[in-house]
Amino acid sequence: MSNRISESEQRVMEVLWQESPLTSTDVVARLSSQDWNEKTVKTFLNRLVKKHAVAFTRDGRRYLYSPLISQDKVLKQESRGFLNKVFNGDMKALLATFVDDKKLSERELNYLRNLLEQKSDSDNEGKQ
Amino acid sequence: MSNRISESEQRVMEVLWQESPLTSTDVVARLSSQDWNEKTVKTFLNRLVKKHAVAFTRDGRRYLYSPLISQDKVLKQESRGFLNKVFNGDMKALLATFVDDKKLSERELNYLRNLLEQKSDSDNEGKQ
DNA sequence: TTAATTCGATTACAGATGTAATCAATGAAT
DNA sequence: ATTCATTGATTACATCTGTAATCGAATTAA
Repeated sequence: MSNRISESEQRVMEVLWQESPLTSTDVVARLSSQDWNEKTVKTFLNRLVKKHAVAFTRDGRRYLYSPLISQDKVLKQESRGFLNKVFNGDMKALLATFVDDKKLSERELNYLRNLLEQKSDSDNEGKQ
Repeated sequence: MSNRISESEQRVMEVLWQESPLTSTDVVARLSSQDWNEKTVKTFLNRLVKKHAVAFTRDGRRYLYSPLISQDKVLKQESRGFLNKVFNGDMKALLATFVDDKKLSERELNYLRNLLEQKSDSDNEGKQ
């Protein structure tokens, strides 16, 4: 079993990132829009525990689940995977494709510019 | 068999997007850096044909392979899918994650800055 | 002209993933 | 107490993917 979080597993993680700890029943309820059988969700929870992505504590005969890894970490992992798979690791190509997208609004462009400025600042601070 | 192009299959497509038609031997040669057995590459070519992503014509007893789908189409499809799947369609969150990633070099940041400038320019030109 | 080589086609097989069903223990209801 | 329901654990199984090996036909080399 790889420790990579699959797409479905990530849907489950998102629930726990929003609120935790939760029982499996809670998680199932919060995923009702996904139209998954309760057994299916429990399988995902189990696999996430085996992958050390989720921890649990006993509460009587039920478990209370909590995330063990941060959403940020998973997003970065997924992003890196995507970059390698689709753009063969070519970050410039990826950025070009996304930034060129007509749906990027002026507000989003400004947001990005600010991000870049902050990024430069923090880079320079860390420099000697 | 789904018609989705897997990561390895995309590596093969990239070769054909660069130059086609090619024999399987050519493709294998151009993928030597991938350290794949020749049989493995041929399996990928076969699967791509079954997925209607690659066409072939007979040339004596061998085949000449050509791409049937464009790189642009695949990149856009994959990008849109990824944006929705991982970032729930939130482009800002996606770009923030990539920009925040330590692996973004200063060169890539500059590239992105230039992209943003050009984007602003072309936006203004298109405005009336 | 027989043997070796080379293609594509078919088959193999393990791990990941989606999607549950079944089992076993335990707690709740009667 | 015995039965029923619930919960986590285990098992199931098909598809996708990575990674080839083998088979059969055709071709080239000896």
